[in-house]
Amino acid sequence: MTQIADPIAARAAPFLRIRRARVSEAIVDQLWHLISTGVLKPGDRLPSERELCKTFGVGRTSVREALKPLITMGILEGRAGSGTYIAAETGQFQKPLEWGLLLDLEGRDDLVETRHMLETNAAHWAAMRAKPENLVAIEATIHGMAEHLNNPAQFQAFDATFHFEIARATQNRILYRLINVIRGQIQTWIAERLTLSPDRAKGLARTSLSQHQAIFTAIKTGNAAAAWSAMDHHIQTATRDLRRPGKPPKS
Amino acid sequence: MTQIADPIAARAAPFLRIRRARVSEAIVDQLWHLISTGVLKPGDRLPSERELCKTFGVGRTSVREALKPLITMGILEGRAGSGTYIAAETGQFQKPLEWGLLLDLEGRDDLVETRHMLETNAAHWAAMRAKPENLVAIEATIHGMAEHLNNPAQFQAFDATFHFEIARATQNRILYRLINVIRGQIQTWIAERLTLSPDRAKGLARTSLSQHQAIFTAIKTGNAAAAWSAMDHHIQTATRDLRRPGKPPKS
DNA sequence: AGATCAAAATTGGTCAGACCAATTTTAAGA
DNA sequence: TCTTAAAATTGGTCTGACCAATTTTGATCT
Repeated sequence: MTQIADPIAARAAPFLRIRRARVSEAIVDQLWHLISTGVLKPGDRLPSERELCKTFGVGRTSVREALKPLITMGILEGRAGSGTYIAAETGQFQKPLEWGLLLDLEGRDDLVETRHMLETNAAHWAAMRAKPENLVAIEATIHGMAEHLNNPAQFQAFDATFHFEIARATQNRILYRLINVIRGQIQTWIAERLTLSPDRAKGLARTSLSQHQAIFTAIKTGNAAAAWSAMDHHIQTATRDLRRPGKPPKS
Repeated sequence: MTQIADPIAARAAPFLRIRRARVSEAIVDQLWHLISTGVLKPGDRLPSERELCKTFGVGRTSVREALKPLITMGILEGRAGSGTYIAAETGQFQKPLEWGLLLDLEGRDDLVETRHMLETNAAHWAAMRAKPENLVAIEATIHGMAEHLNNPAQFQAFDATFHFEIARATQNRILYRLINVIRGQIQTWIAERLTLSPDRAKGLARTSLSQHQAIFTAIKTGNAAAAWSAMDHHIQTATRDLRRPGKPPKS
């Protein structure tokens, strides 16, 4: 009577994995289900741990061990003295993605290559599906870049936003999240590069700006193929600047 | 005397982030670092929890709360009576990816679209970079499919493996993991579909097999563009079968 | 000595109770 | 009514205990 019956085990499908239910795991499943189905929305407050204990009929340890992973991954947020809340959606999916994608990656080639795929496709879809507000947001970042050609840090911030806005314009949330996390990782190298050679940065910024403008024009006019090509060119250029000298680009 | 002195706070560096160190968080960081830098390799056994307590000078609760997220995400594996081990790499990054990608997704269009992008690109790169052993593995799954045209479950299993092997042949681990998780999700619908209309399944299987063969041929001959197209056609066909009747495919 | 098997020790999983610190709520006081 | 201090609530951590699975040990038998 200590263990919880596993509902999955009830399915009579043949050769089911013998899933011994760990208590905390069952709780995680329940919470995950409640969150993913939208019953619990961002900002909502969960019952206190001590209440959940009584609700589930388990010890506080088990409740905590169920909440802990969700907290660590940024899906929940624990505030001492206040309660546990569903985290705001603000890019809080970053951490689990980082853990899943970036763990145990020795090289950065995979990252660069994947980024190329994601961003070019994003441009393609953005051209087909960008809404007026998306276009406004993208254009704003271009103006931002133009006004900060001499300020690498500022320029880079607008640059990053430019790509995020394109990702958002695809209306594809998976793509958006993926670009977010991968670009976040690459951003580190970009920052390094600019810091190491601040002189070059200015020249690069001007080139970069014109490429961004080309991408935006293609998206604005709904020319998906052109958007793809423009982004392709941009990423290849940017990547070439990131790579160590002498390393030829792929493909 | 109950609390531990924070060694980080001892560093006299100026303006150090005021790290209100949550104990378990610090432990997670340490373990993460050890794992990601390869000091701890898959299969390795960590010291027992009670040992870690003494090592870190914290209570067992904190150690457990640090291990728990890593266990839940499949990075560690706890075996009662034996110890805690670094999980084998076998696609165990699935869960954090699922959590990051699939949480809060109401529709499946994003999933289908993203899958199309991932798989077509995978075919492209597989054609360029597949090693002999990759080709052998892929071909084996085709034989498997051919031998189980009348067994939907078996056929589908080989079908899935076919796509996984192509993903592996890209030599891009990020792509591999992404395809793993997204396909895993879509697989559910595929299974549903086949269960609902077992008669149709047989016809679909034959079509599917020939498409798979076309993809394999393109990859084997190193024809990246043809591989892309063949996969594109295959995914579009498969997707059309999944979609509700009347819904036209995208682009 | 080598194989067998049961007892003992080890280990992760869970429970229970306690204390701390941050926070919220409540109530008293001006 | 507003301020403020006390009380209650809540997440974070510690300690100690027990269970069940597993490993190790050691005695027994061949």
